[in-house]
Amino acid sequence: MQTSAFSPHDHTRCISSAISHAQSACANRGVRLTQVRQRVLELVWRSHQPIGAYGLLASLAEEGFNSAPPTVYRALEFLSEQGLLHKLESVNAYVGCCNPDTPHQGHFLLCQDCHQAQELDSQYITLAIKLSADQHGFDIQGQTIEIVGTCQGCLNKAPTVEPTL
Amino acid sequence: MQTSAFSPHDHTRCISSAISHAQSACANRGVRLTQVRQRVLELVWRSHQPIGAYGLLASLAEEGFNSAPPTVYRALEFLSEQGLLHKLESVNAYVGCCNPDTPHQGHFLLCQDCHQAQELDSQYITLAIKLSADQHGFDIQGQTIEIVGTCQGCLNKAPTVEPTL
DNA sequence: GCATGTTATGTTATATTATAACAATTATCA
DNA sequence: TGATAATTGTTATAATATAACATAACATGC
Repeated sequence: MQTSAFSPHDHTRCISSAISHAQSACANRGVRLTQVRQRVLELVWRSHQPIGAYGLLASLAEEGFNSAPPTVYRALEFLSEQGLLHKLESVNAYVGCCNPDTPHQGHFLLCQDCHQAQELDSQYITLAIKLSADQHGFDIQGQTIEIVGTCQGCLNKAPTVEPTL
Repeated sequence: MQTSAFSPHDHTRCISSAISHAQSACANRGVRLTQVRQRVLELVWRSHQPIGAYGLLASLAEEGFNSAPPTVYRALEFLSEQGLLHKLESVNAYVGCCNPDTPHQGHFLLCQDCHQAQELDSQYITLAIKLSADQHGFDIQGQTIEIVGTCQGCLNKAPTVEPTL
């Protein structure tokens, strides 16, 4: 994914590539991308804006799927195990993974204004964390890296001076 | 704080220094460290293990404090605003801040085994994040950095080979 | 095919975490 | 001391997540 979540782009390509990737990855691994699971993945990919479990549940309900919480949490758990999405802990919401080929835990920029999430792929962050952990003799098993703030687009949109009332 | 949360240390000193610091900081700022607020801070500091809001609530109840959820959430909000504690988003729990003099958002190592949290102070992590954000023209306003894994002590404790059954 | 084990889904209930809204009280200070 | 603001009390409820057990679908060896 070369395009940024924060910039305008042909998002239908994000969706279709995510889904076709998921299909082949699951096939290769001998795990089943069932209807609900695929639909949840599609719903998560509707935008780069993290969506909560109960938001997904509502969409599933509209579409006639079974819609008790366990349905969506199970799908989310499966998709997360398969590295197809990430949970953003600071907002209790989920986004599609932009780089599902290599197992990793996402590093994110989260815009407070447009609510889009941009996954990072910074070796510097990874390295800096590894270094700190090593200094403490700490064995890393997972990580939650979420940077909240304002994206470039929203900074440009925002008035530089407060409008007079 | 030179000692590590993961190593044995005289924890009574952590507590008393945290409290006396909080008292003078609040006095200087003209904000009130009321009974509940101070007690919540003490409870959070009982250990380096993050504690949840309802855990705190239970302790407060035992001590005869009023104990409806808003009580503890308000205290947590106040203490957080004053930079006296951090919330660990990945576990919905709270720990005392080890360096409340300079406003910051904590970076943490979280041991899955002993459940202690160690706050980091790594310029490398801070810098790497700043760098990534700058590359995206992103203005940072907050961050959640939580590394989960196994601390040195627990790695040493753990058997290197699975015990035979 | 079909018995069997395994995986996935359905269903009900409930646990856990957090906030809204408004009333009562306490501190502050002119 | 009386007006104001800050804090706390109280009740209700929202939002997020899981437990536990029943049923259904799939896969595989025979």
